[in-house]
Amino acid sequence: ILLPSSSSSSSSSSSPCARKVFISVDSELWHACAGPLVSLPPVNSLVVYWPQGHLEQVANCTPQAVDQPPIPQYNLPPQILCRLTDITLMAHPDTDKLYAQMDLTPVRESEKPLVSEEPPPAAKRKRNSFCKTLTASDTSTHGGFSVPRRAAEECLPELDYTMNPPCQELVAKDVHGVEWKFRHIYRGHPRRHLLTTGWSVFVSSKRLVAGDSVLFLRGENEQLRLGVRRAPKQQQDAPSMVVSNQSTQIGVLATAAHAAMEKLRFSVIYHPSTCLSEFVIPYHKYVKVINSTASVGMRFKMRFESADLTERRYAGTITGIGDVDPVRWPNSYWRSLKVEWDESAASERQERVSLWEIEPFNSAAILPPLSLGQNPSQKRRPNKPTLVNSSSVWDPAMKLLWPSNPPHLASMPESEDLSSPAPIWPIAIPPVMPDGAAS
Amino acid sequence: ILLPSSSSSSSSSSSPCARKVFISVDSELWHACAGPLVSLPPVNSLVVYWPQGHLEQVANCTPQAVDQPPIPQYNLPPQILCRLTDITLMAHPDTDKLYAQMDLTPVRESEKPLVSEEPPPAAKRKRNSFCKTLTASDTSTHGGFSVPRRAAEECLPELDYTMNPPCQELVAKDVHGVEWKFRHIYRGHPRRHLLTTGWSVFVSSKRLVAGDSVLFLRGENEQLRLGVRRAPKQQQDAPSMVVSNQSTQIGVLATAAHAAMEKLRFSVIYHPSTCLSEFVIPYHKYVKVINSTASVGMRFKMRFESADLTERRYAGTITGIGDVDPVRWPNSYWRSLKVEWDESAASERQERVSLWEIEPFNSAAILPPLSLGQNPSQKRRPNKPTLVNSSSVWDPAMKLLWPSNPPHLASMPESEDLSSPAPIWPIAIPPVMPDGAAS
DNA sequence: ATGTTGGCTAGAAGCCGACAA
DNA sequence: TTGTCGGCTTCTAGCCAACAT
Repeated sequence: ILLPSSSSSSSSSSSPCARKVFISVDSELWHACAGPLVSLPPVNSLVVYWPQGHLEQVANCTPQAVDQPPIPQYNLPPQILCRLTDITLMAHPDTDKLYAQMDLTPVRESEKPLVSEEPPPAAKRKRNSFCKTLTASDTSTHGGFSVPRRAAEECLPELDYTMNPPCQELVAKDVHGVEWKFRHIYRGHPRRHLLTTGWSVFVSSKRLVAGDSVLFLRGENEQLRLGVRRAPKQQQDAPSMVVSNQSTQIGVLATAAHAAMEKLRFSVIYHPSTCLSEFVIPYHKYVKVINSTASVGMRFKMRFESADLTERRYAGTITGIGDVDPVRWPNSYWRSLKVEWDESAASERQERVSLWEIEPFNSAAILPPLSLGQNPSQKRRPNKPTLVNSSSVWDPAMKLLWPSNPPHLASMPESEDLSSPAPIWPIAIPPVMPDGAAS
Repeated sequence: ILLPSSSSSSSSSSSPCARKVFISVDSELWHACAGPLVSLPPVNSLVVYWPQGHLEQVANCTPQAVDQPPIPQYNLPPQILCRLTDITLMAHPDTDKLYAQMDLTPVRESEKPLVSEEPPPAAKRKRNSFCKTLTASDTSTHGGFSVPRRAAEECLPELDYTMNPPCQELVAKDVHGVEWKFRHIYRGHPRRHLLTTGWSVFVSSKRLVAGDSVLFLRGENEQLRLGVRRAPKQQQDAPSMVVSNQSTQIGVLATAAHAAMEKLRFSVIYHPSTCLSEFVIPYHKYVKVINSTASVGMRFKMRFESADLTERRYAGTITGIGDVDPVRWPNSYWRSLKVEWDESAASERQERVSLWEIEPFNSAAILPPLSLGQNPSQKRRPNKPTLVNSSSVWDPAMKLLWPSNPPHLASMPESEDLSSPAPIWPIAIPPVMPDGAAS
């Protein structure tokens, strides 16, 4: 029987996984593990950075400490227009948790944005990966891993079925480049694909439990890679607490403020596994959505990741429009929509979303700048700013987004046709906004 | 044979070790694990906070990333006088790595410091703990843990030696309050104390390897506790990288600057395991040392932790005095002494130390304000500032330490007798200071 | 006094098909 | 098609004393 060593990997291969040094992770594997919803803007494109969203993520990655000293205050606009200078994909050395360092360079006013950098539609590749949620049997010490039939046939190297039983040794590299070896065998009645020897050390090394997922990815060069996705439940980070939470938060704001003022490059860390909203979004997405409209009562859909790790859409209704934090972040588009989800089991889903996260209910396109208003009380006057309540309330917002020239604020560049057809569409304030009754 | 269950612990006991919540750790155990050199100032005492040192520790806890964007700049003085409002002792939930959150409140100028708050000399307790570095046998799967004889007799509950063999079940709580059970037996020829059943799960749970240490601590109430000290070598943190390093560093500075300006409480995290210098030191220590003198050529001793986890002193000679970073932190006492160590195997030891870390060579007291100058070329004129080179260079330092009243700088309060006997002793600049040739 | 090793044993890890969902 | 289980085998974890340092 073929099967040279069939031992496990551990510290065998010559992978340059040095201590305390972060190596850039294979992009295809990173994105496969991150899931279909996570899409990073291309390098060198224009993006909008949302400090509020960054703070949300930091708070989520951090222990809710007993430590809430005074609130810092920085004169930051809600959003900063940047060029995405560079992206480094990374993974935590212990947990394989993914993240990305995004280098952002605030855009000078003189730098006019390219006309609506449209995203190149990525060609769909044929299926060359599979992701399976581990069962109790997969993770028990009693046996190995049951490979779904289609997955084995499409993603694993072909077996020599003349053997009895057919078996081979698989070698797959994880996100750090570490090699793992498995015995792949096709046996049993009825026949099935199994990974036996080597599987349990992988499970225990990665500390996988039932509910977690593994992902196999076959490259063009027949190189096999594999990744890990933890069950969303056990998202315990075991935060390392290098500095206090207060310092971390101040650091986020101060870094952005400093960078925006001096127009200097800065870096942010994005954790896709937090399942929170992305706080660096493509500029064209922002522009498109700013020029469109939304109103209370409007129906929409939004993409989510379902339990089987595929994409699905949930429907909801806009129930309010306004600032999340009117004091610290007035006139911000960040999570400006208050929504209600159709499904009653709508826990887990945010009750506030941002304009660019949603899609119109009739899935024509992603929020085209056509009239979408369906609420009769919010009749839209085309080509003119729709100021629902007092217009003076939203004047500062205008200034913030297209500032006259405040020295210490990041400036959004002027749109080419500020006075022509596509109007700046401000956020409509609903007549009644039950802010306190948020439950 | 007595031995009720002899099973391991894991998630058994009802310890309130909730997720993502940091519980304050038993102080005695924390300090025992931290080692004899780590001494935190008492709560409510005056302390001096050194942002430079804080940055050093942060850099040490953080991957040396490929990420060094532009340097931030804050107008911070090298030191900030604070009151130590509170201390919370903590431990990392996964690694048991110790740290302390220290809440600092910058002192207003109006708040005169109490006259030389002397530290109450802590009474030495009798030995009620032992710490053993694990051998290969201790950590192998082949057997248990060999308890040193004296340690067992002094720190473990007494065995009933009439039994054959004498044995009992030990229960010890770790730093998180989790209970671990061990079978303690006295057997073999010659007789010895061993921990058998339960030991290996502890080793694997804590991921201990040969070279790490365990520490047993017996309380007054016969309650047994145990802690873990990793070998200094494997100090890999697996940093969680919540935000970029740049943001972390900026956060440290911005937090301190903000707090100093507004006289608001802020928190810092201190990691004793970094083995770097403490960046929060008692004010009385600072005052004492500022009023003393030091000069190039002077001999001194300094406390270190030796391999067997006890305290020992190394001797060295001052070879230079001056700023570590003359550009960003001019006129700072932080690591202002450049030193050379006697032992040739002096790697690992810092080549720069601060005044308050060293002791005079003749161990009379801790740097009394007596004349200690031994270098004939640096003859000291008592009771007057010794300005070796151009005195104008050090004028700004004076202003920084005792500022006239800059609004955004933390101010050091005026010493009661600025013009009387005890002079402000400035750092002497050596004639030649080879800064580039640091190796 | 205590680290390491060989011997021995109990129990877990782990491979297999059967069977069911 | 694939999750779980009982049966069986192999191997390691783990207790012991002997021996060495």
